[in-house]
Amino acid sequence: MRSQLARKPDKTYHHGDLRDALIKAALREAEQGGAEAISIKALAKKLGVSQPAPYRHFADREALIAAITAEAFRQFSALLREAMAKQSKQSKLLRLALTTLDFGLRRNGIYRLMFASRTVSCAAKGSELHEATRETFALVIEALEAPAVGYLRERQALKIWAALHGVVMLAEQGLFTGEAAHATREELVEDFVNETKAALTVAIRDARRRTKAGA
Amino acid sequence: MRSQLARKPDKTYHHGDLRDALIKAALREAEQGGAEAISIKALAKKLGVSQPAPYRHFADREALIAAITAEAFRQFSALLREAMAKQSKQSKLLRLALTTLDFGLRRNGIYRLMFASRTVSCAAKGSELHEATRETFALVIEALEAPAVGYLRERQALKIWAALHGVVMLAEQGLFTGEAAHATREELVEDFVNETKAALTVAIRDARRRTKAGA
DNA sequence: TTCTTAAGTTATATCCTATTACATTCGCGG
DNA sequence: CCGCGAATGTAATAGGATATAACTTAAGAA
Repeated sequence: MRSQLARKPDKTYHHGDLRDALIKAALREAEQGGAEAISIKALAKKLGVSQPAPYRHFADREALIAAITAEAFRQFSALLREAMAKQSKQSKLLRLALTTLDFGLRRNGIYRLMFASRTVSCAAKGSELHEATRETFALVIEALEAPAVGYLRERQALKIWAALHGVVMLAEQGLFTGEAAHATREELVEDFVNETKAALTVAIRDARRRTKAGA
Repeated sequence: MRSQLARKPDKTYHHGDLRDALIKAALREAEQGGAEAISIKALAKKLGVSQPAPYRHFADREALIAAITAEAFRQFSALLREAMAKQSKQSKLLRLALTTLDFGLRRNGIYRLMFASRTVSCAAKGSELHEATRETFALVIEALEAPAVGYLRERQALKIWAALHGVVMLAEQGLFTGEAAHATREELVEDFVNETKAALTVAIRDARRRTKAGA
């Protein structure tokens, strides 16, 4: 009944690493069904501990959800970093974009937890979650591979980031399937990426021109 | 205790219009907290009926949520139509865009129900909900005020629609607040709208040129 | 008027969260 | 090596939510 990976033989009173096991198991549950799919009781049973045991590690259900959301952000960030580090003909930005799309669709339950839940929008200003969203956004800025000229980068990062999330959302709604599929998800993502690059190039050139003229 | 708008004096055994009252009340509950904020039991109490009474009108909680989501789509569509019909200096597309942004932020719980929930992404192909998303999308195409040339309109509609949803999402995440607010939500929306118009104009002109050349 | 049926009620089963009080193990200082 | 405190787990239980079953009331048609 106990986790196959449990450190102790089998009949230990203490689980060994219940907190971590809970997060992993809860993430698996949330993968498809989102937060609603997470049941403390069911998780405890699956991990072979008594039903109230999880409460030793998380104050309540919300706390567990917050923890797995934070973990999800770590995994997502790692994926993005990996994609950006990889050598490829594609630009960093495109790799980041396609990775985001893939993550958003393949792990949609978790994706919703991260980007479309009350948990994250209600996160306090300095909280772990709030910081995680900022860090992820910093990766987007990095992927632009553009110099900092005013807030041009930040603005373009906001735009491409918004567009990507929107594509995931519409894809999940089924607006790209059936007879109404007038474009693929990947096509739109590439469009947005190309427009972002073009806009950045133009904007930065103009900004420099103005600076020179003013000097 | 009963609804102030109940048809019958006060002590009627039958509520009069429980189904409708449930939908209205549930929508109010979901306004902020989304689907999780909806409790059949609490609604029944608030409307002055017994706890199982709602089950006469909805098979289960999911059915009630589906019903209020459909109602939300109707309200949203009405808002969009109203905004588009209104005389204004702004373009139809911009009015639709700003109305969407406003709705997405002010009624975010309902917005999530409509665009970021499992309920809608799991809706069957011919279901009321699925149709509602299509109808709403048709309004976006209409707002473009562009002739049908191939699938150019549809493609641009997908792009602006995705972008708008993304802006709502990021706004809700707090990416436009605090010291990191390098652009306002409305600015980005206007940007996207202008880019859409420009792209449409160019694409349609080019398509016609090609047609002429081919003829 | 009666009879059918829609709509509401009470009672109850089941599931889940969460708390309280108690038990076991780990690890560390003496 | 012992023993003690902190961490971690268990059993028992309260409370709230969904959902079903069996019974009751009211409204409208035959």
